[in-house]
Amino acid sequence: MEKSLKRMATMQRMQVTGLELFYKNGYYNTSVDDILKELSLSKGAFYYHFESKEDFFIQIIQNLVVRKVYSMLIEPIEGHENTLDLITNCFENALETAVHNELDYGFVLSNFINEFNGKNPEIMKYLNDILKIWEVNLVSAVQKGKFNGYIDRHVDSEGVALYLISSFIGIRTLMVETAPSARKYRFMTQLRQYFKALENKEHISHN
Amino acid sequence: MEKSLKRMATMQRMQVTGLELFYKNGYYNTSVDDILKELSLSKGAFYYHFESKEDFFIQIIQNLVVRKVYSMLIEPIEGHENTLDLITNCFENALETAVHNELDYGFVLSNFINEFNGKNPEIMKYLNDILKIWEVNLVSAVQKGKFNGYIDRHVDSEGVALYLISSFIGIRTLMVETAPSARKYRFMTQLRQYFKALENKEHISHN
DNA sequence: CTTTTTACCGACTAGATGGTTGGTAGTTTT
DNA sequence: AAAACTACCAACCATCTAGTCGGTAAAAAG
Repeated sequence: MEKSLKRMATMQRMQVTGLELFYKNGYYNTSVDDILKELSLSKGAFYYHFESKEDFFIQIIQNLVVRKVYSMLIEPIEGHENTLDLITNCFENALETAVHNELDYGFVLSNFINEFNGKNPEIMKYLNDILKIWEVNLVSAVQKGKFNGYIDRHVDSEGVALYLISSFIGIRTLMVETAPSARKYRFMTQLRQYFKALENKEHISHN
Repeated sequence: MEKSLKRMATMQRMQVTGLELFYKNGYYNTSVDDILKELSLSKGAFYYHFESKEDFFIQIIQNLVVRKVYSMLIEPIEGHENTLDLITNCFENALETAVHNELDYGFVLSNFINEFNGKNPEIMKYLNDILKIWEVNLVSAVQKGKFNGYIDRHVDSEGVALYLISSFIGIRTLMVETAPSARKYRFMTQLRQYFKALENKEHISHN
């Protein structure tokens, strides 16, 4: 609560614009000057508020990306309904924002992971943390599904979580340039096919 | 056949080293000088053989990447055995080379796609072409599987191909930094689960 | 043997980039 | 009202990068 309103407002503006440009052009292809030009601010302002470009980026991850991943990918699957339905809807919504070219934070995450993978361990640490949070929450969702009788007890929860994240990361990559809407539809259909293989066949449906 | 042996040998050396470095550090994070230092060659040599860095990269894609994608991801699924088994083995092998940190060309491809996606249309054209070839061949493999009675006739071949490529791209991203061997195993198990949902249940097995 | 071509050298240029620094207008504190 | 601090400016620096260019040794062609 120590930081003045003005300070926080400026930092927020910088981070929002920074994320937009980093996402659109990549971290290494976006210069600090690009961001400042967009905001009509100067170099001095930037280095007054942030230590370095890298520090700036890490703060963006922690302030913007983490929270959005929570609200878009984690909270939606925490209910007590059928886990597979929850995940289906969650993916459906996330991919739908992607179709409309909005910031889909699941992809923001995997996009940056791709850019820094094996290249910048410092930043990867933060990105892997978020990924881990997503993974852990998917695992417990699947376990809950098994406990509640929606999912076959023999499925490997960790495996399912990994497979889901993999396919999500992949489809988002493929949706960037070519036929996003059609690909989303095809993807969702196959996801449902996959889920059929995980269902508990003895479960008494209430439909 | 006009080009001299010396010329071709040097160009080949440059391309092999170039691909290695581009793959390891990314295209934009690898300078022409980096490649030349590795080969103890000079700027003059580089621009004598290639028009530009971009031209150089495109030649790498067409000479090295395309061929490897064919031999690693397309030819292995062209047999007449059970399509789902062929794909399973193909993915298994591709991911195994990945575990040993060798150049896995499926990932080389998706790695570059990630780097240029929405940023360099000229290069993306070439990358999307290769992706398309892979996709088309997966589609016909699935169709063959339906025709031969291994795969349920109601499955959407294009959807399956897309889902397979998505999950492959995704798992390769996730295998770069964390527990590649364990993740490969988990992934393959889930892939088999998915394939169970595609199998033709009326097919008379010969096992 | 002379001329031309091939394959390569390495100094140089122009532009970009991350980061530094001395300065200053406006606000807050004393 | 003086002192101190906040938020920002803009010129500057060192470094890196793609690409250029004049030159040259060795091989091939004439």
